[in-house]
Amino acid sequence: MTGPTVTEEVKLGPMADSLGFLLRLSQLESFRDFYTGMEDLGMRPGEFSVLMLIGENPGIRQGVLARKLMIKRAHMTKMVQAMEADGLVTRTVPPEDKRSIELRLSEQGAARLAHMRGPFEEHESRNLSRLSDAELDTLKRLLKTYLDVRE
Amino acid sequence: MTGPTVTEEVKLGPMADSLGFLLRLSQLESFRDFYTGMEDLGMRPGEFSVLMLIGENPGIRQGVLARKLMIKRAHMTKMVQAMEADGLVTRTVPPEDKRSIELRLSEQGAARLAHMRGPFEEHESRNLSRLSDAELDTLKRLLKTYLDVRE
DNA sequence: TATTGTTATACTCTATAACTATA
DNA sequence: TATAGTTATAGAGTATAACAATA
Repeated sequence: MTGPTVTEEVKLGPMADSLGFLLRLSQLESFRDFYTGMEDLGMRPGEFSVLMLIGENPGIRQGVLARKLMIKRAHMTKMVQAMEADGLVTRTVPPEDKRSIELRLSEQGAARLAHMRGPFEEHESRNLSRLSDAELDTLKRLLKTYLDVRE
Repeated sequence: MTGPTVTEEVKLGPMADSLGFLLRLSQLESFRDFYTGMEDLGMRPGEFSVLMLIGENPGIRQGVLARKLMIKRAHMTKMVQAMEADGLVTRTVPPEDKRSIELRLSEQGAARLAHMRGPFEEHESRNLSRLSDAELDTLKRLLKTYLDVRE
């Protein structure tokens, strides 16, 4: 009975220095953390971020949200329609530009989000990584610079 | 003619400090860079990394590769079968463990990879970001620590 | 003419489970 | 019993293009 091979050494070669490669694996790892910490919330990271951003930006238009989250407009339509069907968000056409749609949290959506906020903050502050808290701060700062996100 | 709204300010709120959120957006951004720099290679980041790792680890087993790249085994089967059909990789069953499959680059696969290596290195060294080269190095180092990847 | 959101289509990827053959 | 890979299925996400309403 030898169990699974212990030496699962995989040489990464040039990939070990590829930013995209490292970001991809890190993102998958962090999403795994997300599910571990917030498993019973019944919401995936993408949906959660959409709901959070609507909460932070009442009246935000669909297209703006889609661009910010790098989600295709067509896909955003489906997501948001599903959220409306679930009673989490409202969609209103503003008179200034009847092509667009403004998004807001419904009372129910706000309540749902409030309920998730605690576990989320906990999840975020629980540093399960091999990084020190200082390193984690540096990492976030560098990512924000990379993304041109200002505080 | 007012063009698109200039003030597309979106408040990120707590999401701006979420590692997972920052990693997700950064990863999407970096993949966009990948496509910009290597558009005519006819290969996506995931496929490219699979081919690279097979090149770096001749005889690597499918499952090991799948675990390392955090790709589901079922999906890896399809990817690798497609690559075999394209004549890029060979799949052989080793006598020591007839359940497993060893992956190697075919001559054609090696040639294809050699052909992509130049553009890839160029793409990687071309720093289009707002990060200095030193910051980029730090970012990669921190991501490697996060992933427990050693040089 | 250009933009916003919508619909439709095709494809990729994920998640899961059942299956086979081997160990 | 457990593991490696396969197959099948359902659902999520992506990419693209065409469309209506509006600007």
